[in-house]
Amino acid sequence: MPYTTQQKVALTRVLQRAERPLTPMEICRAGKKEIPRLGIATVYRALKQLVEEGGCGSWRSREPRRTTNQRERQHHHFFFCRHCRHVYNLVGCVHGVGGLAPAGFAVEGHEIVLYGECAECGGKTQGVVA
Amino acid sequence: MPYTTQQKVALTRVLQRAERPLTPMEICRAGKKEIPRLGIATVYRALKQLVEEGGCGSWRSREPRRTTNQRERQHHHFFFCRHCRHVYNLVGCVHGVGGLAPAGFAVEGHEIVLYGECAECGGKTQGVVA
DNA sequence: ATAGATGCAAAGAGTTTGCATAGGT
DNA sequence: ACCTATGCAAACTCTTTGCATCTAT
Repeated sequence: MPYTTQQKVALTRVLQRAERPLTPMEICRAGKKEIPRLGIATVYRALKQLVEEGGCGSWRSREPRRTTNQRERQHHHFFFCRHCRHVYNLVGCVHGVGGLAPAGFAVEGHEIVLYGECAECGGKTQGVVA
Repeated sequence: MPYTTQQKVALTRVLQRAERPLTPMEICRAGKKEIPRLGIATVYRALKQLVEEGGCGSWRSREPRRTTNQRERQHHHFFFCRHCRHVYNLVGCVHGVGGLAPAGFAVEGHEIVLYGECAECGGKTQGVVA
């Protein structure tokens, strides 16, 4: 039942065009080029909707969070359940991750986050998927 | 010249013991068990220091940010430069990432973030490293 | 016509900063 | 002793919410 409004269309377009994660503020600013009266609240509301629907692009908050970089304490990554919003630890790691960086870039650490639904929520949500 | 205070020692311990990313608030709460008068500002200041020194564990803000999940638009990841705080796009991806999740977990997407220093900052920082 | 969305402004919540005091070297 | 860190509270900034109005269906 969500309506397809001009705002959402414009914001989706902005997100798809971006080739890096934008902050809500940046998204709003970009959206105003199409819809001058676009409010920041609408951006937040739209983003939330988009996530819940599992669609669209990516964005970031003002700062990159999750400043991970364990001094090789115990290397592990995380799984974020979209449903219960819990963070689970993962064991293991994949190789060659550092190779993604361009030449000249010093990779000091990395982080992998998986998104989806945890085993517990898997059952509850059946049928709720769009 | 940073001093080794009880607070920092305690906070480092908290971070190392945690087996998942904690929020600053959670870190503070945990730290108070050792240092009752521990203030939230100290936690933030300590965390900032730890990142700058490139040490310690990981934590998160109240919510997992970077809610990525491109409807397979163009899969790419990012490099975050600790120095200039810029976000760079990376091309390519590694395989087998989804395999990290435990059985029963539905992986809908993933994100990889590399941390370090970009080529531009690489030069400037020479010698500043501890 | 009706349910949902928007914009604005106010309220919440998280983070940062100023300053006097306490603590480390 | 000197310089840094801490705790507290105020200041900021980002995010969410209430409400009257507007829009998509």
